[in-house]
Amino acid sequence: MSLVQPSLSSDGMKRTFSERQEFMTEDMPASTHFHVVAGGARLFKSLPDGRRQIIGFAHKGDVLPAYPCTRYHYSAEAMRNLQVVCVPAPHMSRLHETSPGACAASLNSARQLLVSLHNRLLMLGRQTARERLATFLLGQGTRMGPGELWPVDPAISRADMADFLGLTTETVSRLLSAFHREQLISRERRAIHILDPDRLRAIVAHPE
Amino acid sequence: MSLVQPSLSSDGMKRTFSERQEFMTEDMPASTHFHVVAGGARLFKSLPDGRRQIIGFAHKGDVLPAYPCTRYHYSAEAMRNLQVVCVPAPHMSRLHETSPGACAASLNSARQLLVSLHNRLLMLGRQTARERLATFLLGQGTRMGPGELWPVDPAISRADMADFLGLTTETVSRLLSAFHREQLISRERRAIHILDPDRLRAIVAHPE
DNA sequence: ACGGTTTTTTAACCATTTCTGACAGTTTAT
DNA sequence: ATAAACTGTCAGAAATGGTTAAAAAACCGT
Repeated sequence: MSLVQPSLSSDGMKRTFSERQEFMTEDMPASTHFHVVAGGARLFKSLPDGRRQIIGFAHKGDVLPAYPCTRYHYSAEAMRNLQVVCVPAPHMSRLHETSPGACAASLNSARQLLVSLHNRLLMLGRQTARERLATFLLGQGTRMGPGELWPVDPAISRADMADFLGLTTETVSRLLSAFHREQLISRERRAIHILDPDRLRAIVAHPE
Repeated sequence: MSLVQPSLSSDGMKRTFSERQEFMTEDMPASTHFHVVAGGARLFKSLPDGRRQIIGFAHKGDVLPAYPCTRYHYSAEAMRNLQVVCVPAPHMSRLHETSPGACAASLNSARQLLVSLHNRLLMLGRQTARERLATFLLGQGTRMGPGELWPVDPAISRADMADFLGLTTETVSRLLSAFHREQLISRERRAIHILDPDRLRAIVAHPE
C-alpha cells in the first residue's frame, strides 16, 4: 500500500497476529505505526449498523501510520498470519524531524496513496458494478507480477470484494459467474485466475 | 483542503483564472504546485464517456500538489475568480530537502487529506443518497463557521453536488426538496441554509 | 471420511436511483 | 424588451443492483 521503509524494521517491537484478529480499531488511541513484515491485513471503516467499507489491503512492506489524530480512524484485521513491527509515534516523529529523507519517503508514500484513493473515489462514485469488479481483478492481478496467470489472493473473500467495491456479495458472485461464462476468468475452488486481461481492460475503459 | 503554508506565497508566479477555466488537466505534465490565494476550485476526474467525479473543492490556503508522477492525475477548474501562486516542483522538492519543517507540514497536510478521503470512500461505497447529502450539507456548513446559519457555497451547483456525491442532479434536487419539506434546510434562489443541524446529523448516524 | 458450519452461488422478486422528457425560473445575449 | 440558453424541478418508465431465500460447494474438526 505505501512505500517500503526498511530502516523501520530494525527497531520497534515485533508482534504477530492470527487470522481475523483485529489489531487496530477506530476508537483506539493512535500511539504506534505498524510496519507490515509478513502476511496481510484488511483496513476498513464501519457504520453503526454494520455496513463496512474496506479502505484497502496492506501487504509486506506497507506502513499503517498513526495519522495526526488522537485516535485511529479505521480498523485493521489480520489476513492469514500477520507480522508487524510497532513503531511508537514519538519515535517516528523524531525520525522525521532529524532525517529529511525519512520524512520525504513518508510524504511520497502518502501521496501515492492519495492518487490511488482518488481513483477509488471515481470508481465508487461513477463506475458500474461490472466496471468496478474488472478494475479490481486487474489491480489484484498486477500485484502478483506478470506471467503468473494473474491470480487473486484467495484470502480475499467475496464479502471482502463486496466491501471493497461498495457492492453486495451476491452481486460480486453474479458478476464473477458472468465473467466466467465470458471466458474472462477461470475459477477453481476459491482461486481466481485472469484469462483475458485485455478484454477486462476494455470493460474498464468503455462500458457496454 | 490541505493545511496552510504561508511561506509559499512569498515567491513563485501569481496567476489568475476566471470562472470555469480549467487550469490543470489530467494529461498535463505535473511541473508546478498550485497554492490557492483567493477564490475556489473544483477538483475532478472524468471517464472517457463524460462521467465525472469531484474529488474535492480547494479554497484559500489549500495547496494542490504536483504528485510524484509525471502528469497530474486529476483536473481542476476555477470557481468564481481564482488566484493561485504557482510553485515549481523542483523548488518545492528543494525546500522539502532542506527544511524538515516544510516537509513535515506537507506530510501532515497529505495525511489530513487521507483521513477525509477514507471517510468519503465509506460515504460513496456504503451510504444512501439521503445520508450522503446530509453529510455533504453538514460538511459545507462547518466550513463557514458556526453562528452564520450554515450556508452552502452558492458557486456549487446541483451538478457539482451530484458529481461530488456520486448521484444525479435529479436525485440531489429531489432530496433537497424533501429536506426542505422536513424543515431541515431553507432555500432561496441558489442559496441553501441549514436550519436543523441536529436532525441532519441524526440522518447521517442512523438512517430510517 | 463424516457431519456440521460457513461461504458461495443461483434465482425470483423488489426498490432505489437513474434515465428521459417536459416545464418553469433565471440569467445572458440580441 | 424579447429571445436564447442555462439551471433546477418534477413525474413517469426503465434498470441496475439490492433483498430474500434456498441450494450447492467448500471448509474444518474429529
